[in-house]
Amino acid sequence: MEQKIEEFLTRGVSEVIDKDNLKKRLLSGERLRIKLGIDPTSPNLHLGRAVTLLKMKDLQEMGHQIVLIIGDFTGVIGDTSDKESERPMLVEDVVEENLKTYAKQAGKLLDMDKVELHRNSEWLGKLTYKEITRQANAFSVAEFIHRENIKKRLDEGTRVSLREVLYPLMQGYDSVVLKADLELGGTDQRFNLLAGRELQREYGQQPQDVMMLNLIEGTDGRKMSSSWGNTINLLDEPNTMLGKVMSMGDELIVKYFVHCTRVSMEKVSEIEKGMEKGELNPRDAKLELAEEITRIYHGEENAKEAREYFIRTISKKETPKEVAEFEIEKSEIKLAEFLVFSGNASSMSEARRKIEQGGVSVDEEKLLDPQMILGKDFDGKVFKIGKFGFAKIRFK
RNA sequence: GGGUAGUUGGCGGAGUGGUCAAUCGCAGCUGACUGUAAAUCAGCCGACUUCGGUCUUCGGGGGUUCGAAUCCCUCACUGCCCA
Repeated sequence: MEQKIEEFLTRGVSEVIDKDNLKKRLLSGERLRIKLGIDPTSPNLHLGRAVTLLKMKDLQEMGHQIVLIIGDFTGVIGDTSDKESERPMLVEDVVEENLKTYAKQAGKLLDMDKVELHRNSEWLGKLTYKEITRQANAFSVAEFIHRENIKKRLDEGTRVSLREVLYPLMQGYDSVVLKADLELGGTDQRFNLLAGRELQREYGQQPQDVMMLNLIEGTDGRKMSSSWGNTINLLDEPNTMLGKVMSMGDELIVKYFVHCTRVSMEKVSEIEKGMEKGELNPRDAKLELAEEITRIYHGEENAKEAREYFIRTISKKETPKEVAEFEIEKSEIKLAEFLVFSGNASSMSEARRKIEQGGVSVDEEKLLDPQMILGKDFDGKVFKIGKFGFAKIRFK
């Protein structure tokens, strides 16, 4: 048990405050209340969030109480950058919708029956100015503007709204209401997490411990973020999920093993050494990683299938067993039109480009003329389009 | 309240009367190569096209001009500085 806790306290962890206290409490057998806040602005949870969720899962398995907060209030207030936001009422609907999908996604890792679920509008919406002032008094302006990301923005001359300054108060007050013992979050959440401690003190509670987890890079090596479009989403289909993992740089393999799986640390360091010595092909390590990650969200069988699909179709460049069929109403169709029709090109221009660049082939033979007319003699043929597109044509 | 700068393609960011469908970087796409949907290299990267061209884009609207992302007016939004 002690060893397990030690791993829990270090694996993927950037910093714990206060570590000694947390360790003591975890060992004591006490049932802790673990808080995790989720911002409902985007409907998809990605693997970056899963780093934290996996930690929650560990805690849940150790018997602690998970308290999930949907930040619907903060969500409705909205992001300053989000100028075109719908009216609050509408946003509330969206939040409602997102909330459901969140529960579903979190359920892939957590036993939701045992999770306490809240929305922070339950209490934040009722706060009075008087109360907010009391909270705001717990912090100084200097503290705020010296936060790394705020300071950076101020230096760059980008706008920082007063509302943003209030954010940590809201998040911190959540901890007060829920009497959190431990809160988890990314390293970027440092200030907000610590605000919880500050406010709990202000309200006469024992301050929560705080665990900060490393942020992971997305498929392109930059920080994983919805706005970059480099995320691996928990709801991605098995083939997509496995493929996205395969498409990331080799240097992320170990980090992902550590943060996004629960493959034992011994095994992870074996893999790391194997790659360093050149005994283990990074491709194989990555494939194993990809399968493991896919397994977590889609189960053993789907993960295996996705792996096989990858090997067959991508590595060996074979045509997959099952190819989506597209039925043509007319007796013939232009090649470029077929690409658009089958969803393999978003416009005729793009279709032409793909064809002219040699991206389309049938029976190993490249088709280079976008104007080419496909007639009934192509009935049942499988087109390979680009790196991983396949489409079978059918005529009525 | 005063001053000042700005609003460009998915993002960042050039361009300041024609040669601008708009340099470049990122992301994306295609190909080559490869131990990988990694890396590297090359090309592409608004839409439509009978491949000759055509059409719609540079915050919104109006105007000047043979011609505007570039000049003028106006509206909207935003940054920064001073108070």
